[in-house]
Amino acid sequence: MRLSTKGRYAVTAMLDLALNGQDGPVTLSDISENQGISLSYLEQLFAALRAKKLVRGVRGPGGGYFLGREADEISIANIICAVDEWVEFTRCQGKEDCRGGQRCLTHSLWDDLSRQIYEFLEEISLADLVRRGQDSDHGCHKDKAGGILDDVAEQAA
Amino acid sequence: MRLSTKGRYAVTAMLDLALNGQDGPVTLSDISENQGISLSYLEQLFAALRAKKLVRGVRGPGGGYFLGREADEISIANIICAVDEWVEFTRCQGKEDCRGGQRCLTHSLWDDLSRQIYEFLEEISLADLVRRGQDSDHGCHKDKAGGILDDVAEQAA
DNA sequence: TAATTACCTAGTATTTTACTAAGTAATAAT
DNA sequence: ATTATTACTTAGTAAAATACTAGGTAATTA
Repeated sequence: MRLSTKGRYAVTAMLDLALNGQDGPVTLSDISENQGISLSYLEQLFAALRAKKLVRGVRGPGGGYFLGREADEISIANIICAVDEWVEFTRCQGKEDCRGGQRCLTHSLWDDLSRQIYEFLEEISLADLVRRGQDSDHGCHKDKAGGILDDVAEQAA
Repeated sequence: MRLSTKGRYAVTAMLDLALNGQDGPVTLSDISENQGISLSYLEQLFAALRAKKLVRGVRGPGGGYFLGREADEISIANIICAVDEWVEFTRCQGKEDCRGGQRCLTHSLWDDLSRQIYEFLEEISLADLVRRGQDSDHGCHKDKAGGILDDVAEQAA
């Protein structure tokens, strides 16, 4: 698993899309302005998201992007994996001395942990996040007192 | 939260340390050889780990590194945060138009999710991982059939 | 005194990140 | 038809992060 700022941009953009895409498509210009992400960078990200069918583009005036499927059918893991490639298997497949060595053990332990994180993020959908944003008052300039996503955590357990 | 290959190196090295540090300190040369990580890079990582008291160094011949505290008192989140800096609060603190805008909402949703991931990794200790490595047979060249960390997942829930 | 280790600093090649620039292709409105 | 608007594509690039090499100093043991 890999969780970079790039993944954050993607999740943020998808969130914006989920929040504003109810009545008509959302343009990348809008998201760019809303979220402070450069238009061209968004285009790169959305090329990857489109390849994984997470979004659907409509050309021409009045066009923009829709979610590729329902918000509760899109997991955070889906989004992050779409832009982060996720080709990180450092499994020693016979190429190094493995039996008796520590290397393979630690690698496979890491891989297990990594999969665990993945499964955690797989259980959290875009719809879950949107739902929290609707009625919670985690305002901008507040020292919020946590707990907004608590039931997401339970759900992911 | 940020989860890069750098964090993986750190977790891997700490795992090696936990596995081999039972009877005497472990040298960075050993870890370097075991895990295929360059010595100097390890020194960088361990400088950060040392600053957070996650490891303790002993100089001179026969020296090396110990864990800074018990393996079950060191969480994966501790390790990753030590090397990854974790200064990623894109909270819009009054500097941008926030009220009514979507920007702050998505940012705070991301922050909540991020904290959720952190709390997940905080519940998994180095000792948890080591324990799984002892009696499980997730061997090197096997198509392992998952489930090794399942109870870790429950525990973290 | 010599060997061994941690510990420190500087430099660097590679990759990733995030962006600019400059287009082409499709569609809606005029 | 023409124009405007949007998605879509490609190439290039500055800045940062990654992972490493090189060359030290400081502490400790034999």
